[in-house]
Amino acid sequence: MNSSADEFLTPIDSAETGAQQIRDAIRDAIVERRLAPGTKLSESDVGGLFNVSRTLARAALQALSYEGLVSVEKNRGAFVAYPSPEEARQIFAARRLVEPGILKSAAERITPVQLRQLRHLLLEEGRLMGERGQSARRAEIKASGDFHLMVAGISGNLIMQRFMEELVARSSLVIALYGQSSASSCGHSEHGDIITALEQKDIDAACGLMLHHIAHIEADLDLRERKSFGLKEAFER
Amino acid sequence: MNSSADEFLTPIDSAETGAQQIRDAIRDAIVERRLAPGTKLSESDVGGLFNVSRTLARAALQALSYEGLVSVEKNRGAFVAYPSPEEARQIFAARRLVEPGILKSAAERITPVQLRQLRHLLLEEGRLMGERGQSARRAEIKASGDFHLMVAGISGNLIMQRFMEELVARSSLVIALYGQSSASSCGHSEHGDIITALEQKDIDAACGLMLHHIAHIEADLDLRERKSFGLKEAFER
DNA sequence: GTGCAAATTATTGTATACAATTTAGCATCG
DNA sequence: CGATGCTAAATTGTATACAATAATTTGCAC
Repeated sequence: MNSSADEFLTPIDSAETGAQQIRDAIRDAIVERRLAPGTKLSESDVGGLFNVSRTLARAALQALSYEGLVSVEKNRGAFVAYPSPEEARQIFAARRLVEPGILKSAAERITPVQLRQLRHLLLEEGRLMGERGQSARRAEIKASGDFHLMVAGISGNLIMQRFMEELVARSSLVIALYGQSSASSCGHSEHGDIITALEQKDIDAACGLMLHHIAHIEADLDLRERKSFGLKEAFER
Repeated sequence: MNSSADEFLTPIDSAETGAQQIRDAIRDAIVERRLAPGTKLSESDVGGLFNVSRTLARAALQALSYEGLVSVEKNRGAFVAYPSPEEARQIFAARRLVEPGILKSAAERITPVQLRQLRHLLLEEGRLMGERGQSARRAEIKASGDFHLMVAGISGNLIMQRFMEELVARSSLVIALYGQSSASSCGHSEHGDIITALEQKDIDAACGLMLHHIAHIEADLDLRERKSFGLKEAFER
């Protein structure tokens, strides 16, 4: 059909189906803490909010449930995931398990350009740390996760990258729930240390720093059981 | 209240929602090679096959796409995943990356009862290896995967367990596509060696054996490009 | 006969309608 | 006054109908 060579420069595969857009929007809202854990996500409400039918809303919620960000209960509805302390520990155990290996793969393939991109991300992260306010803190959490995601991307393994996306998103949820200090997501200097180790091709040091970094984040959590979920003060929309 | 199991030919009476049952059925069919990679899974056909509407069929296919067993292409349809050689390598790279860590966690928690269960599974696996025929070979592949899944289950980390389920399923697809000898899925003795190492609490040895085992499986693959069916898809990309 | 192009067909994308299940409120009874 | 059973509202589960998009076929011109 399109025998013209002008077409392939515009691979608009980002024309994703509606459900995927809604899924991304809700995921961002969850990760950025605009949606509190435990919030009920009624299909009708979601659909109405995005001006689509329940069909798409349902598909989006279903997708999010596969990522562990939403828990759907049969005949009961969908809720923003409310990870238990045990679940939180497992999420970070998973990260300790996979991130050193991912970092090792990344270190073996990283290019100078990618190192510069990492530095750039770090700079952005630092800038956000300087600012104050809710939105800055949210962006800070996001930037902190993006560092790990970029490392996963550099590793070149799409499967691990996807898995890390899930882990980082769920980590944000955990941090939102159990994080104590606003510094919980930072580890800013630790990110920098890891980059430095990468620049020096010191893979073992980088992996050690990564492990320490993850442990540091987890140590800043208060993983006591919270049983009284406060009513939806989350509806401050 | 659930004594209504008299629907003819429709055992759709379990706790799971219909879409989940269909998803499981198709997944089993894929993993057991009853559905060849690249097979088109039309929503109407799937729905008709299970006597449900397209809605449920679509949900099941969507779910399988999140597991990487089915690839749905916008406005084109769903197909049994046809992993490329590169994808296959990434799958096994991921397994090499995570399985030692999972095994380590499992070794630290394993109980005598669980060790016996592993031995039992091994026995079953060996019995299937002795038999001949397609169905035996299929069951053998499945049993081989079940060993790894049981280890993941023993590790106690639900997230890693879920991830391993995905990796094992996709591995079966890869083996079905690129496996050369019927021994590709075996590694039967290697499973036994790993169990022995576990019994002796020799974690490092067990991890080493696991790495070797995975490498062995991968080495038995013939990861050359196959463009046999790729009429449409060859032109697409 | 070959190549392009428009119409046709088939399949997916989305919305709406109906059924089943759960939750809540209320009335009744102990 | 409290507990219990029933009715009603709301929400999810599923099916069907319609719209949009891609594949196929057919027809026409060269």
